[in-house]
Amino acid sequence: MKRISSNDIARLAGVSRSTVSRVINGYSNVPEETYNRVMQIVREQHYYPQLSGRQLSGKGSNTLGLFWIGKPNLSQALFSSNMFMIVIDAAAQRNYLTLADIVPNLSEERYANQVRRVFSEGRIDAGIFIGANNAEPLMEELPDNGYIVGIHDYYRENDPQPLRLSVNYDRSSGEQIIDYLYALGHRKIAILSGDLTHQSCLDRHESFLRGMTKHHLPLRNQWMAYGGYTEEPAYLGARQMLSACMDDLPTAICANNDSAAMGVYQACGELGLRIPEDISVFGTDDGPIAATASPPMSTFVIDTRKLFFSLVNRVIDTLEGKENVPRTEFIQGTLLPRASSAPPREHRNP
Amino acid sequence: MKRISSNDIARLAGVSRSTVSRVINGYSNVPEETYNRVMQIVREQHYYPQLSGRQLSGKGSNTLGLFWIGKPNLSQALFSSNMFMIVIDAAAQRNYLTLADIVPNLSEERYANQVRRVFSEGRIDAGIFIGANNAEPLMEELPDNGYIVGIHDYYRENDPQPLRLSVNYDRSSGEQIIDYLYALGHRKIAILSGDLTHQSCLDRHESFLRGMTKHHLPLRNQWMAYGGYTEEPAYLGARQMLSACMDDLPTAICANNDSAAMGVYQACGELGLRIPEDISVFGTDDGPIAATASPPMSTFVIDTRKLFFSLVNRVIDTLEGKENVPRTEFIQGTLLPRASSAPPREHRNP
DNA sequence: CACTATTGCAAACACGTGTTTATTATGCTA
DNA sequence: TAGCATAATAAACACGTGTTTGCAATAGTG
Repeated sequence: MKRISSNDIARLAGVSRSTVSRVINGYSNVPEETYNRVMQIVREQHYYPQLSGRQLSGKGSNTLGLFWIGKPNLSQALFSSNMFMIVIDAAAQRNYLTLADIVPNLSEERYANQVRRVFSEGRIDAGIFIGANNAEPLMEELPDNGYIVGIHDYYRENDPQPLRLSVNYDRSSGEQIIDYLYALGHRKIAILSGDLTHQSCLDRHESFLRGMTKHHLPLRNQWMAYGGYTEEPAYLGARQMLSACMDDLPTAICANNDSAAMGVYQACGELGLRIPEDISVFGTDDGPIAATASPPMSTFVIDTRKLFFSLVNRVIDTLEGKENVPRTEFIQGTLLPRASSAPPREHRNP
Repeated sequence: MKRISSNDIARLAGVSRSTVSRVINGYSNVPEETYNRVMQIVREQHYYPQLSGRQLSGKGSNTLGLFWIGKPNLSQALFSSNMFMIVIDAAAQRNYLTLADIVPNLSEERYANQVRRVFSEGRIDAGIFIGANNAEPLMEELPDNGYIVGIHDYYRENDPQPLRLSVNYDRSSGEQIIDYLYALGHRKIAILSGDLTHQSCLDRHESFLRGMTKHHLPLRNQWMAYGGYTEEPAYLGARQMLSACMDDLPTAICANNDSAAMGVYQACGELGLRIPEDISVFGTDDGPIAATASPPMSTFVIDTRKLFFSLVNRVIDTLEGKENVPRTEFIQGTLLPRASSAPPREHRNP
């Protein structure tokens, strides 16, 4: 399937190829009559300059790489759906296309090479990374080699590398949730932490702890557990934790995110604990499952759209040579109590 | 940021550029010693041939376009999440990358051009379309111009165009659902249809009608309504239909898909109809919301992964010149009753 | 030894584009 | 009218690759 080239247009218009190029790229020294004749043929033929040629002569690809680090499993996929759409949308609004790639991890050499290859082949001008671990050597190497990377959830204090940008989550989510639960009367609060090698999980965990400390609430080991960030491990973690302290149950449980909170729902269901009558449950993110959960889930809203638009726009700004682009941003969230949280039993009106 | 070229490799290895090319492309007439020397440098330098060069000299881009036709709104996005992941995954398993693009519609010229451009620029070797209407001129034009397209849900009887492939849904879903409901004792069944310009919506609707006819069940207008394929219009359609026949309610209601069924849930909730005690509800698809809905939703499982793997693989087969590639496939599904369906009141044991 | 077949590799070409340089045609001025 | 500035456009080059052609050196054969 032979594609149309600027030579064909030149022939049809009876001019030289360079004139076609000047018309397309809006040079001034081409008279209106010639411009119109060429332009009409360009439109008629649906001619668009071949990317390979453009790129070879020094232009970029106008493409952003979108790297999803992790298995393409369903629960995460569900959560990530919007992320994909939003990144594609954000890029499109700046006239960039998005090349999406799923990479199981970055520590195995072959997968790291998979990423290097996409950059080296010149397929993309910059890369957006979702789900990268916090200490990934590739996130050093790529910008050191001159590639611009935008990383979701990967904060680094005083980063000297100007080609590494990131976007991060509100670091006060935990405190705000604890404040709210404290105000409801909760004093015995359990915390299900995520995978602490991810920045946001660590931030959220520390924020919960700050909230607890602020209100002089006890940080008991039996009310702390690991829950990962998907439903399954959270379910296991919550069930184990709760069944180990049935004689002294917490009155509320805070999960690292909504999916994990769904795991808590399941564990509570199995142990006969009603939400919120027996125990309050809080998620974080306000992802697609929070509102339709039963009961509707109390959570902390993060505007994913705002988050990725910030990242994509700053990456493209950097790419296009804009100066003083902020390299890190924290996206503020808001507390959103729903029916899964209520005052603890002893505080409730009879 | 200067990228490495085969010239650099040639210089480092002390051979000519053409030798580097022969090494990389596995030509036979290069002695082992030279091969090893060159290969080592290629690996050390993380050299990958520039795509633009390769493409310019006649190779493909090894890239599939993934066109999402429709607004990037959330409810659809949720449903589409897996589709994106699955297509990317399927392509990756054949060593293809995926260029994703969101296109609001194909009837507006500027959006059609957006698609034409991606093809013309040589960014992709073939395109996968999700959400294209059933009579889209662009789906004629592209294959007529030599581009391979793989269309989700776009059946055409005896299609003469060899470059147009498609994958479609089980066309007996409605019959199977009606069979099941009939066996439970239901005789008054309502049907919420989707947007009939989409093949699957039409197929499902017709399949429901065949099922009804087969069992000599009445097809009453008051038990038919339009529900779109997202939650909102389905909610509106269901509420209007149900409140218009409160004196003679159907005992079951079948929706075009799970999201629409969620709209039915909502309408029933508002009208005080309990599911399944007062009315049984059926979705179709077994998407991510079906299992966690409350009550868990009866539905008809479509293996989305199988569906898109079939499409992607056949598109790539065609691309790579394989002969006699099946151009249309129907992916069989299975009935999955859950708690949202039960025998109608009069048939229930006391 | 003289000639040929084979091996190993370098040089040359094509691909499509953007840009720079050179060339022709046109209009103006002295 | 001769000379020159300018406008319009053509020719030339560079970019990185795969492949084809050609050339030298080596090995094999009579």
